Amino acid sequence: MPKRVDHGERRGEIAEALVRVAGRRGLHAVGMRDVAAEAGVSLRLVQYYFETKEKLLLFGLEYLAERFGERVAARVRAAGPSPGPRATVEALLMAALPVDEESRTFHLLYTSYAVLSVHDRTLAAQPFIRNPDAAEEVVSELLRRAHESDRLASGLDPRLEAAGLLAMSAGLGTSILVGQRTPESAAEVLTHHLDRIFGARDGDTCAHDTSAHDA
Amino acid sequence: MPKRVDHGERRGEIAEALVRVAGRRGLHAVGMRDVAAEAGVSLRLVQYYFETKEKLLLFGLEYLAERFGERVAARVRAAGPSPGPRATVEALLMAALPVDEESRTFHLLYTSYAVLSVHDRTLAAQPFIRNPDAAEEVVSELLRRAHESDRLASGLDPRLEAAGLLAMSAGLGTSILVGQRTPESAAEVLTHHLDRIFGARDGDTCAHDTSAHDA
DNA sequence: GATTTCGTGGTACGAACGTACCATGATGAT
DNA sequence: ATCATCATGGTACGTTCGTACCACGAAATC
Repeated sequence: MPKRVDHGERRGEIAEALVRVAGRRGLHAVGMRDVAAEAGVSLRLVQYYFETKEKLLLFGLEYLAERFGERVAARVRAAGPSPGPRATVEALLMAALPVDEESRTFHLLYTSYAVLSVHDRTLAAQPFIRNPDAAEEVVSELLRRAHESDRLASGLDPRLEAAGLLAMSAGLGTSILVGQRTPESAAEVLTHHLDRIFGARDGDTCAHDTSAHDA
Repeated sequence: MPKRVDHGERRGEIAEALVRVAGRRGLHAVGMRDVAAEAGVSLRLVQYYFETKEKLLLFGLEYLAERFGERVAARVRAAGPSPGPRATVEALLMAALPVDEESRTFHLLYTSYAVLSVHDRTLAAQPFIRNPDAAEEVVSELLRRAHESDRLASGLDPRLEAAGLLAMSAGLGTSILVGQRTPESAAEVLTHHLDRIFGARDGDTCAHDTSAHDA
């Protein structure tokens, strides 16, 4: 046999090219030729490693979700050794906010895929719809743990609060994306809401400044 | 002069056709010919009333926002005569959730436009980006009024709470849209959050049942 | 050394899309 | 009655896109 190329690696490079060009020009404006040019390969090669555009897009979504999952996990780990529930949740949600180019791209493409999935059965069946469910499970569990150690505000349903928290975070992310809100004001809204969910009394590794508190 | 047709009315009909077909097949899959067929006119007529596709899409967005604004306003009015702040806010947010076909379409298309606006300067300059700002102003003002009449939970910043509330509502809407959450569970999350913002003690014209309260 | 198979390139084809062009009733002003 | 003008239809053009087809070099197996 000839050259023996690692298909997985090559597919990853092409998928990354897809994500880059889609983040730059929008997913709707991305064609096979654009991806090929961005990856520095010929159109034929993109066809070779992904038979069809649909499969390329599907793999791109996988790739995107995986990369972003790693990012969030890294940010949570960076929150310090054995952080409290509050710090963990805060790191999780803050890492998901579109503040830099990478997270902006993720938010944009994820939303694009979500919109497409409404009328595309193949996309709708993709696990990216289970990803938020997993996140909700994690946050819910963290809140439950905080509740048991009595670090939660009184009478809160961890499951409902987790759902609300994630929805708010996603909504704030979209607001940032379209330029309606600055990352700072979004973070402020989120922090205040966390203050109310948790007692807002414990330090808990978290450090948000009380200065500069206006609109 | 000949026939004299009301351009505004005709443009409205075509825009409605655009919204219908876009809601059915997705905004990305809509072409001039589809809109023409849906409106029951020739392709040439769509060109005649909207010179270009871009202008058609722009007008479609206007049309969409206007229609939905009216819908929300109607729902708020239907909340009863001189409703309290809680009932008003609740009616507002609940009316925005994608529970029926009309609101589903609105959410879907609004999100589609938002995604497009990230890389389209003309769309980004459109007033639909100011619409959420207006909503935030309204909710913020309602919360402020509730705060002054002491019907708000202690120590809440109306502006921040309004922002968080709308972001959560939007996020929940997206969750419903992609099928991750049922309208009922989303409403439950929203209601609980409202319970915590308001004292959860006043009847305030609102009636949410305390039965059937599980997942 | 011959051959089979993998990786790669170039290119062509058919479809769809937005837009432009040309034509033609119908109607109100002159 | 004539004519300019509005509304409308049909259609053709150029482009772009996804996909299919054909060709060739290189390397590992026999």
